[in-house]
Amino acid sequence: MGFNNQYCNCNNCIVRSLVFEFMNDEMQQKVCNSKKELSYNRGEIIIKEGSPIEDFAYIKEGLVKLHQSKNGSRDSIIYIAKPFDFITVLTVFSETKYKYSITAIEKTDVCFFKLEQIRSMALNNAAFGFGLIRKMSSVSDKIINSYTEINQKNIRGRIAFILLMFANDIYGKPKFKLPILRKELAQLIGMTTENVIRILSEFSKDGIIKIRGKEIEIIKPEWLKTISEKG
Amino acid sequence: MGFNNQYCNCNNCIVRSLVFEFMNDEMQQKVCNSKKELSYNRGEIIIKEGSPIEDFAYIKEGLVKLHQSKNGSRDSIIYIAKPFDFITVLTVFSETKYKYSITAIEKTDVCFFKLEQIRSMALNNAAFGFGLIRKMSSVSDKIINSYTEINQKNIRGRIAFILLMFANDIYGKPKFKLPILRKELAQLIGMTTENVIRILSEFSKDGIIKIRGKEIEIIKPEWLKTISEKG
DNA sequence: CGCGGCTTTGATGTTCATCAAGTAAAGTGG
DNA sequence: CCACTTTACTTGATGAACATCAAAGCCGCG
Repeated sequence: MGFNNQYCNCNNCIVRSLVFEFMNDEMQQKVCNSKKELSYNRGEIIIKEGSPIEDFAYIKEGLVKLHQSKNGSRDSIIYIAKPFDFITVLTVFSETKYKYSITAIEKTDVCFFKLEQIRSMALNNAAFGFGLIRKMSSVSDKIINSYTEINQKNIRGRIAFILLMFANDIYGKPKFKLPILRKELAQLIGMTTENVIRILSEFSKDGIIKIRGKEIEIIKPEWLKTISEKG
Repeated sequence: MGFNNQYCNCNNCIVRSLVFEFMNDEMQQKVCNSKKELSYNRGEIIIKEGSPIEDFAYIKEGLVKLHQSKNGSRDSIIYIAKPFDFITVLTVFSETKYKYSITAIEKTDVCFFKLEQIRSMALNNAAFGFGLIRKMSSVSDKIINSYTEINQKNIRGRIAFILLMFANDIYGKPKFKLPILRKELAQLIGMTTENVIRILSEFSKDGIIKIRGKEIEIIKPEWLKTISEKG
């Protein structure tokens, strides 16, 4: 977990337009000075379920998973979050403890702001607050949608859906390196590892996808789309 | 669907403190004059999936279901919303068309505000906007939590969970009249009607609950709790 | 090389959906 | 109010989908 807080560089931050869209210079300066920027490797926990909410976290770069462990037993993944997602947006204003863990699944840079500061800014600057509202709306929408979509499908449909999600929404190309284990895929779609593998091999045998380890290439996206919708 | 917009009576509204907490008198007057209050009976559709989002709806009294019909085929229920839930809070600022339908499951009074007005108020009054943020946070939190909870359980666990939800969260007492059909219960927990009935009879035979038609009484809440958690 | 985590395949079992059929309850029109 | 229809509820029998268990191959890493 690298530390990287040399000097206030929010002016050059690529996510500036999103986070700071509605901030005046003075606010920006203040926030920038108190922010903390950390870098995580795959598997490192960014936020732990049950810990108190004190920060407002924002993914600058990388990929994380929102997950929950049910009575210490099996883990289930709720969502894969990309840059520009406010990952703590959900619980942050309604609860005092995190209900989900957030763990990096690739090298990820996260920017932490003091929650109190964001809070007071929202209270003092309506435009900024409204920006937050829109973001929150959009993030919870995405989570609820992906969750409900996945849930109404059978295992084939679920896997087709997830493969398309990685190709279209996350990587924007048909060939990509799957950033998660088969086991995590299983946790994401609520099935067992074995069955995830079985269906992947099946898709591969049918020429719908090509697999080499974590490399996945979608050969027939239309087929996957059909399977995802019919499933 | 009754109409009930005689004069501006928001001052006496029981939900006033929640919706109008951060509004000044002038704003309140303006909003109050343009609001629409409607009454729905069981089964009446309040908001239809796919229709444009123009209003901001608030449940004053009653009970509604958020549901989605997947390619015209089977319907699935996402959430049961109580008074004080901002039912349109989720999609309202991120999308232009509703992704869910909202239907009354008991006699329900809903207050509609013009979305544009709420929007401009949020932009002009930071305290009001912040109130919205908190509400939104809390509603999406509840939905995501109930959804993830249900999903990690087997059928017995799901039914135990839902029965406890009705008893504790919705009615606040162990004996209540189930406001939904067996079929809707099934749609809510993602199972078939037949199996919902089977498990309910089973619980009844085991003396955990008593059933007479829609009347349900929870006899052994601790058992249900255990089943819900272990399931 | 050899160890441990990840992946893969096969055999078996359980859970739940589907199909079928019948009973109860709730509307509906005369 | 009663015959009639429709919708909701219930139970049983069967089958399909998926989980579990077991075992072996793979692959990166000390």
